[in-house]
Amino acid sequence: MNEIMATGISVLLVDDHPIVRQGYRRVLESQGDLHVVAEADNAADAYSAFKARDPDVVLLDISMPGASGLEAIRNIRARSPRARILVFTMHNEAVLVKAAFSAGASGFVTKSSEPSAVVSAIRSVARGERAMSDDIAHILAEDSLSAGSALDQLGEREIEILRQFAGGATTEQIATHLNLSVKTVQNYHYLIKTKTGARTDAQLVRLAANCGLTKI
Amino acid sequence: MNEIMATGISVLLVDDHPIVRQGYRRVLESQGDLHVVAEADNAADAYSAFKARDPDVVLLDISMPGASGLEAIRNIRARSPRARILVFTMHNEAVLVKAAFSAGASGFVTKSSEPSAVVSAIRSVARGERAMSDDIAHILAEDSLSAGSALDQLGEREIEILRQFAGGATTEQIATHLNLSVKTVQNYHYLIKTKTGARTDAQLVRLAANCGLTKI
DNA sequence: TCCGGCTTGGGAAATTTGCCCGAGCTGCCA
DNA sequence: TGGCAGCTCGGGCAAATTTCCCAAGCCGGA
Repeated sequence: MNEIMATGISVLLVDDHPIVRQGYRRVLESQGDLHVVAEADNAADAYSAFKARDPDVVLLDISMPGASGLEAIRNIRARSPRARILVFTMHNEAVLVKAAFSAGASGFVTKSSEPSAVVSAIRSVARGERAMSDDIAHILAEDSLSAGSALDQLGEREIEILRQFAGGATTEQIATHLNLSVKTVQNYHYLIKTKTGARTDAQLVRLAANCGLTKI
Repeated sequence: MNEIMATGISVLLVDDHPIVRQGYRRVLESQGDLHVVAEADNAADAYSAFKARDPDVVLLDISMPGASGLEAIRNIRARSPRARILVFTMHNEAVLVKAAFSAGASGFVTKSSEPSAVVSAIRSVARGERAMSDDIAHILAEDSLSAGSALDQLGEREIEILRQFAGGATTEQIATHLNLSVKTVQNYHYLIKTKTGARTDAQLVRLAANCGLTKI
């Protein structure tokens, strides 16, 4: 790879929406120095593609169905600690950003960013630098000042379950997606309610929406 | 517009993520007959752009921040009943699909669809046909076997109870506010779910929010 | 090494849901 | 004038879920 594209940056594109991938591909390749060498629409394929192609940068949407995108980050980093992973998603909750960085991401940009910002973030992480879009920096800055949001008390699994629940998924659907027993999902549901102080499922949905975890 | 592009289809692109818009633009324009004549990232701009450019098709992501995308559909259709609106989002709940169609959408495709399916859906709605992706058709078909209709099937009391519930009130609180027994409120709750086709409380909250019944 | 927190689930009582029912009202239409 | 239809209100009861409490494995930090 390095011999072939000594002057370019090879990119692995991971997103579960085909047209979104196709859009990225065209945007990135129009830059000249960016080359999309593989695509994946789930965490498992992303890992396989990473092993096969060893790209300079992984552009990863962590809000994929099934296994957590954070899991994918950890898997890739476990195999290759030098991997540069740029998380690219529409979620902009501080807890998610921090979780991504602590899982080993090199950068975090939101889909609200200008394409030019995404492209320059790719170049930054390819150079080994840390990168984040302006809105993310702003959110992290605010977060570090104020006492955290209600979501800060939640663990990674709890956040994922809350996201799927607030998105309208049933308990069984969540259990299937995450390979958990229904009972465990119910327990998480209860735990999330007590931790956040929500007395009602509706309050939980509103909380998730207010924290940017789900769009309505 | 029609004189200039007699053989093509003019498209207004509405999505709140710049890079997603840019990706769509490139995918669509590579088709030859599709021309993106304007973009917007919110409902208000979408309406202005529609008035200014009178596109053949509006490709609209209804999950935008701020004003509901359904509102945007209604606004555009109110001004120009001949407008062709193709909803393009990652949500695939039956209630949302039905709400979009009853708001005046001509088609509904999910972001999980292949780009070619989206492109052919655009051509279909431009010809005045109705279009939906396979997964949406599947969901609607399943839904139509058992379910009732949308929100306007609800009586006054049901609407009021849904509003309070989606606002975060507990069953007891609603019962107290409305001077009803808890059992009656529970029965309404159940009735509302069956009438709207919502399988989950969370879906009910999203439905209420999407219909402007509650603000989040 | 031990402690604390996360993750995963079992158990059991309390509560809610799902779906059936009837009854009182209103309005409408023949 | 009768009758039908639809909304409102609630009881009943089995099935499901929620609410807690508990335990065990795992992992990272002190």
